[in-house]
Amino acid sequence: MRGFAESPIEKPKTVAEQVANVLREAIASGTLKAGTALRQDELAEEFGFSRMPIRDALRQLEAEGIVSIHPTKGAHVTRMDGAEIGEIYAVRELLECEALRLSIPAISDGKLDEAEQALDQIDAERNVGRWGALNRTFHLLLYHACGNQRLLGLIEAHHNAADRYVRILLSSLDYRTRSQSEHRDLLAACRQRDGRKAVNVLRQHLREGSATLVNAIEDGGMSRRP
Amino acid sequence: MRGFAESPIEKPKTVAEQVANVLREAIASGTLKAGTALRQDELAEEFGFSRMPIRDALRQLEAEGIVSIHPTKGAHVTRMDGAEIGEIYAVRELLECEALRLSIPAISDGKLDEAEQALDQIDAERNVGRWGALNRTFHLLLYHACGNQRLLGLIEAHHNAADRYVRILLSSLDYRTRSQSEHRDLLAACRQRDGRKAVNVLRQHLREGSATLVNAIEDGGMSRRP
DNA sequence: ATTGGGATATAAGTATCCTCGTGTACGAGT
DNA sequence: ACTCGTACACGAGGATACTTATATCCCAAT
Repeated sequence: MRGFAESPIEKPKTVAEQVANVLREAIASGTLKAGTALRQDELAEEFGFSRMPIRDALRQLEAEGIVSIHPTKGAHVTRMDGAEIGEIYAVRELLECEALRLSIPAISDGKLDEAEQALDQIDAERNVGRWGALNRTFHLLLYHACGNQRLLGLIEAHHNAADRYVRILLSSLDYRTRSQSEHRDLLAACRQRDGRKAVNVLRQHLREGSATLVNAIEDGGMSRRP
Repeated sequence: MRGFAESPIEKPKTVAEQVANVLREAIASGTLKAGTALRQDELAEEFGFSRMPIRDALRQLEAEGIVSIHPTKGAHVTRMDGAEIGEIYAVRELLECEALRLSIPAISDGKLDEAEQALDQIDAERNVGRWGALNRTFHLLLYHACGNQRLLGLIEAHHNAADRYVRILLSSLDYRTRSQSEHRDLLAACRQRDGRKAVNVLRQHLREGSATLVNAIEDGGMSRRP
């Protein structure tokens, strides 16, 4: 879009950022389960860095709501119950519906094509771990033209926060089929530039996701104490 | 509610938190102006602590959007232009209207009385610095019963982010008069439990605030480079 | 059984040192 | 006079080693 020298030159990556990325993915993928203690010296040794950048990473993840830090008790992977998931989805509904509403009049056909490709990739993808990312990509592409960076940032943050739970949803073939069908409907409404319909489909999509997830967590025992 | 010894026993306060609070207030009050470099060793010496808790504090403020951290360039007080203020207000409108809508059916008369007291205090208060806090208190009291902690958290964060700019607004007698009149209308609608009206008043209130502020910043030169 | 220490583990905080990217200022070459 | 390159200073990121404070758990004395 903007560059001639393309992307590779960006701002330097700090160790803290890299550590945060690894931890974020580990938490999202379920490698680090809810409630796990994240001890700084342990992580420091494991990653081969000092405590300083590890603390920075943990702070960052705390801001994202993925990790909870209590003074003297340290950092733990945030444990979420059904109520919290419900809250996140309520906020997502609010934010994403608004972003979609704003985006639709401005969205380019190119972006819609990209979104469609993301859907096709989801259908084709066999690696469970990739579905979460593709799902997010699809949604964010639709909101991209909303013109409010802060709104987009919040949406992304809430995707991150719920990611590891969403992946539980996506691992069910049944849910994935239903979800994909809703995605196609949503995309169709976007292509027609029918904002009202698109928003309604999205709202329904998120509410179903929320209900399914809250159920799974409540009686699946995801939130049991160890 | 829960205690016998009241509040003082809560979780221990870390140095980082205290530093963050002081810095947040200094930025909100305008003591630290937009663009100011926040050098860690300087702050460390000034506060009489080491760099570690100062870094933690800066990270936290970064998460709140008050401070921007660039690797190798360090931390600076976030500089906002009219567009960013507009974005914040757009998000506030979205979040706060929803919170109010959810809150109204559940809000207690006691909270409404408290909110009214906050308004009276604003009228009585002579200290400019207190208006911001009272203004926030009033708004948050109305949303308190919305039942979504995360939503409340986001609202508070956005108050923080825009605080130092809102204070510019509030320092104008003209705006304050108008704002208070809108606040009274809003409260009245809440007392009648008229959700639609209350939300409309709030929306209008925020839009006026946004427009006034964006104007003030665009031609007031608040966002000039140093 | 209850209380009241220790002992241990871990987070928080301190102090110092090193490396490296960035900006600036000065001097050489044209 | 203008550009370019180098030298140098500064500050952030990071490493390392040490101290302090706060839990928690276990055991011993009452």
